Amino acid sequence: MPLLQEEYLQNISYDSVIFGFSGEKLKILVLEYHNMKTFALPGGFVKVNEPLDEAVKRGLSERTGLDEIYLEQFHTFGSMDRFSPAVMRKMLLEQGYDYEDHWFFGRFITVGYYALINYENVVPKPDELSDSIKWYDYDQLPKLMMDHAEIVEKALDHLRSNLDHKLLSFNLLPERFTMKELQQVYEAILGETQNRANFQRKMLSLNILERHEKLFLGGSHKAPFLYSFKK
Amino acid sequence: MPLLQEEYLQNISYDSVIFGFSGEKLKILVLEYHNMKTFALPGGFVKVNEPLDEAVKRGLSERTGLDEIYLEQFHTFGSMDRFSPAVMRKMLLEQGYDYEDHWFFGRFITVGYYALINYENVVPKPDELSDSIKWYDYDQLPKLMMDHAEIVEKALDHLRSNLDHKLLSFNLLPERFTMKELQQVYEAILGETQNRANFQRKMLSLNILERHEKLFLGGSHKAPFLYSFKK
DNA sequence: GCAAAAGTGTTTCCGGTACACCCATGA
DNA sequence: TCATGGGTGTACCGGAAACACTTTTGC
Repeated sequence: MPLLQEEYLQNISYDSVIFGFSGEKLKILVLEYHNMKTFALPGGFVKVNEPLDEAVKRGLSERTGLDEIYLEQFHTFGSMDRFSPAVMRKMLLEQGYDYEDHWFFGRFITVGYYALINYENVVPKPDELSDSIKWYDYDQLPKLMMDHAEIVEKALDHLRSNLDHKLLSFNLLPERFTMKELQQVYEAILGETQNRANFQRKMLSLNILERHEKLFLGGSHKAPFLYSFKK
Repeated sequence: MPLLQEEYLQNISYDSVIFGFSGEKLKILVLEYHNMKTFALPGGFVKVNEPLDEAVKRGLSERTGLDEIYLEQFHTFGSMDRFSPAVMRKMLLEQGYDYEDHWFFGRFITVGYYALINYENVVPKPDELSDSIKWYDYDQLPKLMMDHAEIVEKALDHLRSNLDHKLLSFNLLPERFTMKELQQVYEAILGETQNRANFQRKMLSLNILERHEKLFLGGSHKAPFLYSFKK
């Protein structure tokens, strides 16, 4: 039997908004419960002897295989509308577990976390209750269950603020990258184009980049410098 | 018997950092469990049919008598060190309740909220487990239990950022106030003096203040304008 | 008239933005 | 030599900061 009551804290869960990027668009990892046509953010529960942050890391690692990922907590959601015992019961039923009553049917206050990763490095794995997990373009998300759409919005708001400091922690780019690649990350996240000349100057003025040798790719134009983040 | 298990969500609590101000220093409301020499932030639990935000409002109202207070959630704390069943048991014992086992002894993940009020309008009331509740200067806080000192620090960080927008919501000042009073609020919260001339211009440029008639107090100097926040 | 507090003006500096120009490269 | 993309220079604007000056008031 999965999800033994003694193993987990009651009434509390986490949901994670995993942003993915790989040179173009911003994407988000979404679980699907096929037979129920229900879409949800990857989430989970906290074990009784486990710090909250650890639980979220564990969940992210199980979905993506990635360790050492920078996760940021952004808000805790505790309204009454995040409560649908019938749906939860059906989820367990689909997996062959028929309970009259289960802690899983109760009300959950959920803590929202987000992360930002390079989705090309990842083969996502569904959890024990869902049938698939897929990347969706941020602007083409399916209808998400309960308040998960609100959770995504709030995550993106937080991601967008103070982006400069965060990109150091998210190791989204390869060790060395061009200024153009960095700009593409910004543009995907902020959802708007940046002025090339000013972007370059702004990044350099932040004093977080180290300049390395030039990168020759055989294009008929000047070769760009490579940069890395300072330690 | 207090704190019936069926009434409350398990493993989840809130703690509130109530900042008080009245013309001079920034203060914080702290509970004391006298016989235990233990100091803590006012907190509480969430009823099974109650939104998280409502629970915090209810708690604040019970401690201060104030309704309609603007509360802001800032972080959720879930590390393992916030867990001390022996202390909790002793707390109940002091009140005459002797339990071998009680949900109150369990581990709690706590959601942090803060508010900012005029402490002169308030006669704080202790909760059912504590013996007193008092205002302490922010820079002379007693040693707080568990991670409550960290909670206070993080609350102040959040309060300090984007202060301009928040002062509209916190109704800390009287309906009409002078620019000097407004500046004193800023200085107490930010912990640093502001240039008078520039402060005045900055506030006026925000376009959130309405100017009213002058205030004559009989001082041998120019009378200041009164201001109110625009609706 | 004088001190004290309030209000306004002036100057400087810096970060952001817009735009122009020059440089390196391979076809 | 030309198109392309990369790097840097310049000019402008607005907000922040430092400081000076003027105004109003009661003694």
